[in-house]
Amino acid sequence: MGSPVKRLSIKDIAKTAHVSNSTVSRALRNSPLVNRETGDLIRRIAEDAGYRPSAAARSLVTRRTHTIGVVVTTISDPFVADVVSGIEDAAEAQGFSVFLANSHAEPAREKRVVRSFEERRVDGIIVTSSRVGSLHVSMLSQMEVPVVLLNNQHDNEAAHSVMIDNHGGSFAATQHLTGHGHRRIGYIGDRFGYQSDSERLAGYRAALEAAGIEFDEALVARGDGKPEGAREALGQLLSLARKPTGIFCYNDMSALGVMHEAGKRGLRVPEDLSLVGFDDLYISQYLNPPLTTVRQPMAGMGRMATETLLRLIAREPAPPVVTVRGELIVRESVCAPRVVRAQARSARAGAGGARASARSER
Amino acid sequence: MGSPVKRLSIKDIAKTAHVSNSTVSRALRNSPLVNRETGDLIRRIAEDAGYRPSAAARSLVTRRTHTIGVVVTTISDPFVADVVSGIEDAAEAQGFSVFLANSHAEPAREKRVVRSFEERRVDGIIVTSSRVGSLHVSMLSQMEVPVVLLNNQHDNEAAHSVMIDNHGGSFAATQHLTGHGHRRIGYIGDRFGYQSDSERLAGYRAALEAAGIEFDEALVARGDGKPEGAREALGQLLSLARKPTGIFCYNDMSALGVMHEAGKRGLRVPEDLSLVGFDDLYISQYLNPPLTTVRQPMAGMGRMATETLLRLIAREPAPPVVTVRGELIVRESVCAPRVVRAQARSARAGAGGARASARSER
DNA sequence: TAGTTTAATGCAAACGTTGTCAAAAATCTC
DNA sequence: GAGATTTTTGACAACGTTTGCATTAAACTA
Repeated sequence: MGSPVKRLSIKDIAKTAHVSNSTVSRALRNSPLVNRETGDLIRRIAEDAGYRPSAAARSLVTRRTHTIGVVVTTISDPFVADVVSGIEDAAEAQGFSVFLANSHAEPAREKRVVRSFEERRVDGIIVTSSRVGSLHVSMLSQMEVPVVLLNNQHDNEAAHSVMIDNHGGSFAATQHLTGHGHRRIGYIGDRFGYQSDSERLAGYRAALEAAGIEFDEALVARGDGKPEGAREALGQLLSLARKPTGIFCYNDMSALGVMHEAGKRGLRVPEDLSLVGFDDLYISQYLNPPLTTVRQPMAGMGRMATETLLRLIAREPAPPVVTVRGELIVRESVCAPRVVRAQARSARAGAGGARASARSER
Repeated sequence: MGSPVKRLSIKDIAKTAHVSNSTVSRALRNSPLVNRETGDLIRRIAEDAGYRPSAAARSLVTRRTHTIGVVVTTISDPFVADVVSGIEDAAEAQGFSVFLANSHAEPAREKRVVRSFEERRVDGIIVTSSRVGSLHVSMLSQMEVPVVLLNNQHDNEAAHSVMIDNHGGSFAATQHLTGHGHRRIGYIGDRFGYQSDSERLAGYRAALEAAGIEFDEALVARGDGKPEGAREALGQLLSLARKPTGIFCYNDMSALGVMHEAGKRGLRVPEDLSLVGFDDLYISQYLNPPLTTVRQPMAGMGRMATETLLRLIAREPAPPVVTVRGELIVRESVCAPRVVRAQARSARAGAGGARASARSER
């Protein structure tokens, strides 16, 4: 009760310390220009009074807000959430605060968000996994603040960016499948034709080619990057005369949908259907079976994006595009296809017949 | 190229419109005090010039930043991410921007976050699922801005809050289990002794009692709210002489861990072990089997929290605590325990012998 | 037509900082 | 012990808005 209703200003501190505003200002930022003792006194007074300098007033004169704007399509996507977590950590560590805005991929909302960021004079902007193309780019380039794109879905020469190595990642994922003897491998992509989708598709095709497997258009189905779309896509793939024995999914969420649908149809993963995802979401390790997938260091990428951005803000040089390699995390959603297993079994039976019969004797 | 390096101020607009700053200021905020035509002209000029008023300058005089601070332990938690999504949507809709800060439950970090919010003069603060008790509360109550707590883990008379009805939700969840004939029901909670944990435990006990089942301390195990802790907790429960046939988990993440561990041990859900969770995360519907759980309307709760906060900011009355009821979402992770199924089968065999034999005849 | 409203505009003082410049005080030099 | 430095401080003008008050112009009244 009786809580001080009036915020203190620098003048209040100056008055009780019997010095001028300037001295207080300097003292609080530990300027060497102020006498040690006076400085200590001032700081003590300010601390005791619970004084907090006004960021607004400060940034009005310094023309820096120590603020970054982060635009995401939706924070409800676990991938995005992890990225944002990394961004916030890195920003906070350097004294920057982050404004978070969902665009929900709605142009109108995006426009409002950008306007808001402009009015708030953010020092820089990070855009994550934007689906919007020209809109963003043109609006963003109007602004005179640095922008960094994270896994953006459209080429953009203007802005700096950090991206996952889609091609390499999906190559490794697909190769993992071919390495287990799969020859009919499906790809469940994203129907919106994003850059990451086409790059992953390309990596898939390259791996197929490397294994001497001919690409079959019928084996690529389009989901929506979410479980629901992937379920439909799986249905499509399973209606084929020659069904795939393994599937590489655009992302883990799709793989989740596939697992679910496969279970519903009485298909067992990996015995009946091998599966590889992309992202390595936190939950992927806890699925039944644990999902083999390509890990994207999401928080790390968020941190990298922040670091480039902060560098740009400080007018230091920064790499225009940093590509991070995904890592194949082998778990239990892949095994050799049934035919291959059968062959192996009979081969073993032939070669090690004695052992086999010995065992069956007891 | 040739991008205007200098931000325009209201004066620039005033100059080209041949009016004073005041008139521009008024015109841009559609004040009725300015002549219609002049207003239109000014607005057109401002629009063409791409003028953006400085939020900092404005809030310096209005003493409102139209900004809210959101503190979460970590945005990587899907529950939290959904809540934040709701918060952001509701805030954006009213022209407020949100500062997001992870505390990672570290006192030092929390302290920095609160300080940052103070300096930025946020108009209000939302704290989600805070684990920290006295620290937050005392620091927050120092601030003269309104605070609303969402699913906070400690009682707090000072702040407004929106909470899930933990007792009712877990009562329903447990009752669902007893309704299927389960008598030995485990509870996997959270080892940190949060309020939500004890309330859910209480709901569980109440449902047990309502079903005439004696509470057995040995059947409550403590996880950590994450899959890993739940796996250990399950191990503990399964080492009991009289194992539970069903388990109610503190949250879906714990249920995920239990499902995973159960699978590893060759236990099938729900045939060998029924499972009910709490939260209804997005992924829960896609698990194998789809998880029966208590739904928390996470985004909705975020929106409610924002609405109360905005009301408080506007100095309008707001309910000090809004409790939202969880909804039991029945999916496929629960069935009758083996013994009950066996009884049912023999009962049916006895009562409907004719029908049964008739069917077996054909 | 003069007097009175009413409608539009402008002036200037905030808001709370920072930073330049000048002044004052303390400390060196020789 | 008087200049020359070096520290340390203070005054004051920004920064870009909003807003109370005064002023001017226009439109009514009687």
